[in-house]
Amino acid sequence: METAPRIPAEEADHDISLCPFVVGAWARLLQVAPTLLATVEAELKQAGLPPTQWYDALAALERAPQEAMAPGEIERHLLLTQCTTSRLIDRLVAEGYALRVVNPDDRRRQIVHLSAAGKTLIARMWPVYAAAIRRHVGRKLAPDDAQALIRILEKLA
Amino acid sequence: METAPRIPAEEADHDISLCPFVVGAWARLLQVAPTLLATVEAELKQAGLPPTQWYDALAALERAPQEAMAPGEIERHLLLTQCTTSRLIDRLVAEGYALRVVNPDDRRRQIVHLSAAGKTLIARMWPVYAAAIRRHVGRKLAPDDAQALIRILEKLA
DNA sequence: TGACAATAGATGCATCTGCATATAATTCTG
DNA sequence: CAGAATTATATGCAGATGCATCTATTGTCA
Repeated sequence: METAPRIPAEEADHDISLCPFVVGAWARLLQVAPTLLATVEAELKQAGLPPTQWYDALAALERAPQEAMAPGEIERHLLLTQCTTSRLIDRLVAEGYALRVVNPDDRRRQIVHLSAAGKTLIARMWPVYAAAIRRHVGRKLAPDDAQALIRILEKLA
Repeated sequence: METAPRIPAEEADHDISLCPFVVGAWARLLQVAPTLLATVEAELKQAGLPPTQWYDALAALERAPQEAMAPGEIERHLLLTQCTTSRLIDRLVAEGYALRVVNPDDRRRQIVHLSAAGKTLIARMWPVYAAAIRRHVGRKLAPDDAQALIRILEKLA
């Protein structure tokens, strides 16, 4: 989480073009993002709510047509691996927040539907989640900063 | 990893002050940082090298006085939890990259020393690590962007 | 001094992840 | 149409993490 040591001697040999700002940006990015996430996750847990990943998945379902998506779509949408997605869906289904339905036309395929309980959960999570984002991001950034951050991060994506 | 849905109806009720840029910045941050990290980790693994965390820990040791630190210092330095740090040190010691020495004056305390093999590993990892950072960060950002990113991330820290 | 608090670190357990592979269903091909 | 290739999803296993707790050692204070 700290990376970017005071540039060691060998750096000059191998990476003349790696300027300190780049290393610094890398180090900060990898320090700040997980720290913020952990803070927000802790606030959700504190409120007796599941992790942000559950929210992300359920919210993606909510705004999909029919409030349903194929596992593969969820995977691409949340940028998860296939096996992580499969098991995330397992947990959502086990808790009753989503339903798996096998596509009768192609029985390899499934459609994951948001359940009523899932909609309720989203509604319960969002206020807590949003408050945490506001507290830990919104309050610390000027509006221009937030825009600039988005612009720069999009270059990195 | 996607977060920040198209703002659901209930948002207005609970979080009037949470502007879309803030939510967008949060979402991008949590999308981009892990993706970049995974990419860089993959390049290290590809080169037969251990994860960035090992580099971070060993590099921290390298520039500490005597090339040694207490576990608690490493923990604070890398922003890890106590148990994560303990087991990270286990692995480094098991591979011979570091040594645990019990402090004779207070046998609860240890000092973790960088070994010669550890120094070698740092030197082997840095070129690969730096090249990956340059490729995935340096090349994508204008110099001003990198500075701006640092400045904004520091506000969030 | 002797019991209790505090500190540094380790560890058992449950959970989560990735990797590789397995399973099941469908499509392609000769 | 049989057999191979492809696609969608699941799963066994190993490794890493957090949480809570445990052990060992030292400090405190009556």
